[in-house]
Amino acid sequence: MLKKERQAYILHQVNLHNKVLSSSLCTEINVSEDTIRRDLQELSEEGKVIKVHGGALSHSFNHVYFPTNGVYSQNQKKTIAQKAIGLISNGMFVLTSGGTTIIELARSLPPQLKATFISGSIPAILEYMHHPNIEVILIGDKISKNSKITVGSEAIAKIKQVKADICFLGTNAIDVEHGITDNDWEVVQLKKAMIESSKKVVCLSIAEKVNSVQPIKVCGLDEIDMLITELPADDPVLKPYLDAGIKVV
Amino acid sequence: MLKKERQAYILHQVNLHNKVLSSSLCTEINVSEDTIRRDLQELSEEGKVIKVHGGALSHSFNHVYFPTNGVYSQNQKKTIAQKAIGLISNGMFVLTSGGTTIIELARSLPPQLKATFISGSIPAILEYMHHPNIEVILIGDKISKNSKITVGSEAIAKIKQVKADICFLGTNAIDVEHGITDNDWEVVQLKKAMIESSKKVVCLSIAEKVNSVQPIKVCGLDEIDMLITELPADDPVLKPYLDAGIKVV
DNA sequence: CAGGTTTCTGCGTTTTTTTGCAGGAATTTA
DNA sequence: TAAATTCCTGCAAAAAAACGCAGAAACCTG
Repeated sequence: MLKKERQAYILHQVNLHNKVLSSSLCTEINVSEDTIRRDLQELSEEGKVIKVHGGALSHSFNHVYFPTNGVYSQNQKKTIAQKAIGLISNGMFVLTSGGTTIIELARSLPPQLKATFISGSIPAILEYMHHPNIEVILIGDKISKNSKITVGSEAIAKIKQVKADICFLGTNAIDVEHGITDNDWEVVQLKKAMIESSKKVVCLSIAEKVNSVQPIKVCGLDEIDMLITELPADDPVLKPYLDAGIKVV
Repeated sequence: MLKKERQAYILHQVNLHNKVLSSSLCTEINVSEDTIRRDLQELSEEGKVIKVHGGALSHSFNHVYFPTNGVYSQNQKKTIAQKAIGLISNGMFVLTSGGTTIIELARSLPPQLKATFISGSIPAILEYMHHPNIEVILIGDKISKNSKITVGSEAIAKIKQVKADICFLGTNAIDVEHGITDNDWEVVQLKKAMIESSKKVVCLSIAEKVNSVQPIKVCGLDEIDMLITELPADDPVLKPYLDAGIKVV
């Protein structure tokens, strides 16, 4: 069998099944694994396939479209993400809501981090999936097209089954008097469940949303443990929250 | 034998078999390998054949095996998707697996269609989410980064709770003797559950995958109701499946 | 047709390509 | 953490290609 022919066959298989194992290829075409590996190497250099440990993947399959930037106040959110990452350590179970701040957190996770992330937010899940070392648990149920998150009693029941080490809430509004508030009834139900199921609750909020109120209450300040904004911890705006016994970072 | 004559013969062989080996040519025509090589060289310079180490290939070879468009066999998949859509009517509960054929189906759904789609495949869910009128139910559990689908006992249990009107399976391999087979154990478990939970099971498969086998068995032919390929229903390749009592579209 | 020129072909040698193998490193998995 | 895969590197053997050359064939051309 000609070399080109062999490579064509491999490419064909990859495109058909989205993945190939070098071990199965080498028995199929009856050549040594080294040869297969070299072929895969070449095809990958030509950009025809994606080489991975043990075989190769089709390129089109792995290419999921990214809504990259254009996010509102992205820099502030990056700052918040960095602070939040400091709270995560290896082996933790992390529960997260949705929202652009959470997405930023997901993108900034250090590649060596080994932890389990649980979420019902599709955009967040997409980001977690690209991470090499984290386990991703998806909360299933009906999808709310508005918020791109799974909502409903099944989702809530599932969340109640877990006991996470830490929970990150992308916050829509936080206020000393009214606590955390939001504007989507179903999302609020989810967040309530997430708070209940976590040992530690961390609010991520850009300063702009601090001291604002939304129609539906998620929880009082007493139920959250930590508040992260892009401001320094001693900023006067945050003083009331410190006084309320919340750790401000 | 004249040079022109020889080259005509070579060209004939290349076009007939899509490839030739210089070694076999030189015994056939009884000339030295150098002569063959020189002929191949000339033919290649004239653009009549593609010279490779050990022989030559026809142009159609390259055309057939190295497609340039983004998604592999996208046109075939579009045809399949169109046929499949004919089976869906308003109000139905539809269970789908993952795979590029399913994605194509998701993209082609008519905007007026009102139905409920249930899946654990992230790429499929992303497509369903963009549809204005369909309800999306997400099967939750651990995410397999390989196949971008939720897998595990929770996912299977959840699938068993539903009774869908129809189930579309993106098929990796189908064969008269071995039925439907696949190469990922966890995905196979899911597909089994999906088959059990549906009144009607429809296999979507490009003709290329028909009569091929993968290591792990999903189900026998008796468990599926319909097979959709891009071929016309009376194509001889599909005859055995018709004979097995499957409705072929 | 004779002589010269060009083209073609095969052979030996050198160079390049391809392939498999052994070992040690790196990565994955239980 | 240990065992098992998989990967990489260098190496050697085999196959194929390239090169130069010389004899043979074909082909002008006067």
